[in-house]
Amino acid sequence: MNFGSTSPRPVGRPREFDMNRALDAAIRIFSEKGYHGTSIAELKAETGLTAGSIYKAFRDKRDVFVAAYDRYKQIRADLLDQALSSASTGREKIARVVNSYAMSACGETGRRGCLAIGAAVELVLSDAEIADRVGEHNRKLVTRLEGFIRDGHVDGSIRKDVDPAGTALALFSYLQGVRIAGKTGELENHMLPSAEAVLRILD
Amino acid sequence: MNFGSTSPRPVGRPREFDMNRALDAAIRIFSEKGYHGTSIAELKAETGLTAGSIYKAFRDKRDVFVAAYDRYKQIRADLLDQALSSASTGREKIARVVNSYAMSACGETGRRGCLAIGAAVELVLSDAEIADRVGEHNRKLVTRLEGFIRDGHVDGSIRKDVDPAGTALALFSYLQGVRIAGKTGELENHMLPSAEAVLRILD
DNA sequence: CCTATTAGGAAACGACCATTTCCTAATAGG
DNA sequence: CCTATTAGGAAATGGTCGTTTCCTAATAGG
Repeated sequence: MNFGSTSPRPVGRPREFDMNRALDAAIRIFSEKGYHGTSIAELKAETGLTAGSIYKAFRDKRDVFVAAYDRYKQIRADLLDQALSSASTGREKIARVVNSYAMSACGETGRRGCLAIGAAVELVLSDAEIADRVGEHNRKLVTRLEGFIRDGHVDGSIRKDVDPAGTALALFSYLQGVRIAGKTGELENHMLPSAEAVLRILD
Repeated sequence: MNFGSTSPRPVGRPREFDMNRALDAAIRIFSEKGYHGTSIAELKAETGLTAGSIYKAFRDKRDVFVAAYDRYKQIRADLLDQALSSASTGREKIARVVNSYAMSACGETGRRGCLAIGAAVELVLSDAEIADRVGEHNRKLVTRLEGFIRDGHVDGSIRKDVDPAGTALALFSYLQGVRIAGKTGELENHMLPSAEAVLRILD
């Protein structure tokens, strides 16, 4: 028995590939092609794995997607926390979030798009578990934005008559939408001005 | 020869199904399942057509999608024009657009999602022609919003220091994003307040 | 060194995919 | 009434899909 020790060594032949690298590859290909648009063959090509390795590590294609999705959310959350680290007022926090998303909507990252949005668009109606995941993450972000607004109410950086719930969802919608705007790239020059503009919501 | 007459009768056996009804069905199934997630079998079931009829009327699955997309855009444009018909000031026009999208993000329509957003997310990177279509439509809407802002500058309903380009893209992003928020349905109660809130951009 | 266990990898598998074929039905023109 | 033309529809087609099988390789424990 393993009495609480943190599994000092796994049994059997050790895994040769780096799981996070593989998931990063999966994030890339799923983001670009979508879930249904990505074949196992493409997954093999992008990750460098063989079917054997993939199906030893994951139950099925959906399981690969869920793992990639979870890692994606974690990476994005880390990025957001980093952007937020030096913000003090509620208004500043929201400005950081908004600018972070607007910048993610530019360049290659913008063109590739957001894996979470792809999951929402493609899978929410057909996969209840993924729908729960997406819904929970959305709710969390909205709640966080709402908290920042209330912070602003307290620290005086946001007017008291700004409705937290409605404004939080408005900001959330902007964040999602700017990633869609970034898919085509044509509007790229106006991304940062749009981030500037949307902050007027708080005035 | 047909000297400019508006094709008084087509040659051969007449089509038995209603093209617009069929495209409405295609819009439904493509919106729900996405392009790659929808099989011809599902298309047959939803439209009531057989493979023969489909492939007589369309070159391939992609061609069905493009036709459905075009009809979808036209339907949505009509709906928007209707919402705009009784608006006078620039601010009012924007309010109508924003509310129209927020309402579309609710209920079954909201859950089903926007076909244009689905196309953007799923196909823009892999299909240049669809990318052009989506990009052009996006640009058109942004330009229209920008025009409404300038209208507001003229009629006094929108402050002159509201930047038309940046604000137009911010509003456009909100419109797209609110449709994504509508996919999960949990945030439905706050859709209309969010529309109210985003209009603060214009103050 | 032997056994148990897990990973890597090529080939094979059945299922389903988009599309085509081939036949029949319905219309118009002559 | 015959021919040309197009639509409807069932069945068949080849290809690709996700997944499994089966074998070998690498590790740990005894």
